Amino acid sequence: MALRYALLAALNETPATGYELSQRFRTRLAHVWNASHQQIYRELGKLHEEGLVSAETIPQADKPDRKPYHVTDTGRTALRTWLATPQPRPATRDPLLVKLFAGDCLDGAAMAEELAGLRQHYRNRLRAYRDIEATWFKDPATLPRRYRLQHLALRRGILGAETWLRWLDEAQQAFSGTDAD
Amino acid sequence: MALRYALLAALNETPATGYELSQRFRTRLAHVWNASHQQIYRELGKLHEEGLVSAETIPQADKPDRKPYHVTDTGRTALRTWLATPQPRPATRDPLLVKLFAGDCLDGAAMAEELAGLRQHYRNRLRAYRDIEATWFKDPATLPRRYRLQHLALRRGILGAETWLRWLDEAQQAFSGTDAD
DNA sequence: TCGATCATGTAACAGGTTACATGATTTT
DNA sequence: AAAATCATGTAACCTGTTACATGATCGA
Repeated sequence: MALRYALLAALNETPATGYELSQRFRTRLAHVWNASHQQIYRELGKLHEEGLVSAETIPQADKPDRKPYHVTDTGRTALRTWLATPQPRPATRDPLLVKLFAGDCLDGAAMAEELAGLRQHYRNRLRAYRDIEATWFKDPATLPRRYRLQHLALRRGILGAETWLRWLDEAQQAFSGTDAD
Repeated sequence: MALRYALLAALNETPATGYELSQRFRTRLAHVWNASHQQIYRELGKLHEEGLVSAETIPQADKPDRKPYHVTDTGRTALRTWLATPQPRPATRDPLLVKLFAGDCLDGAAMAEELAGLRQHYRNRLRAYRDIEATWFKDPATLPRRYRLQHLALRRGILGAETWLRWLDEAQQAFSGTDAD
């Protein structure tokens, strides 16, 4: 359900083609919602059928046609309605934690390697987020509301990554050395 | 993919019926992996077909039959193989953060209420986790490996909930007062 | 010339949710 | 007497993933 509203929100910010949207999801929205281009095109099709977005096909000489979408009034209303409805928290589903429940079947050395990879992963994310924060949200208090809200989402990404790193400090200690006991 | 290994891990710990498994997923595994009873029965069926688990039906006088499953050797091997394979991080998909991206369409008062609910939610979780920690993992260093690993998963739940509460401190400030600007 | 990126899709499948079904036992 | 919990499922649907398809342009 939420994908369609993520699309509406993104298009409400700026009209865009499917391709441009899929880029935004990969970059600016990566810490918010993930979606592949296939999913995006499919959902855009449905939104179009239902009249929540509309599109003009702009033919281009010697280039494939552009097909930018924008939100209709109906779409904006639907978005507002959804926004006002409290959403349940997403379910927790983490394969890494499943592994920790496997107990004696778990090989310590393999797990130690995986945790090292994880640390790298979250270190990279954290650096990327902090870069964005430093360049775009320098002085949050003076920002217009829109950007303050986006900053809040970014903050969530930052705190999340920091917490994973702190957890890794605990976890790697448990897997360090000779995997004793 | 991971659900089947969560089931194998749970059954490897202790054999159980579908019903008992769905209870464990709701309680002890809630911070690790969520699964409904429908999903569990379906997956158990597949695992049985593929010979990774086996079951005896135990008829009971004046009660519905019990059908406890346990992991076979094939199952245990499959579990070990999966455990040794690094898993990609799950994609981020949070409707709450989507809302923050909707910018000017977002109603501040409604959001403030939702955030208040969230705070309650994570406060409850945190208390529950800490209770479990205090009663079952009093002295982690002396615990056998199995339980140290489960403790690590619980720690992840605790740190996660604490972080949400800290984020809420930042977020609620932004939505407090008269939703100005 | 080869691979990457631009640009838009279709099709099949796997995983997860919602709704429905049934019947006994225990608690309020 | 009604509601919750025990206990086991089926069916339809929605969402997300993987694989495939096509063709142009641009930089190494």
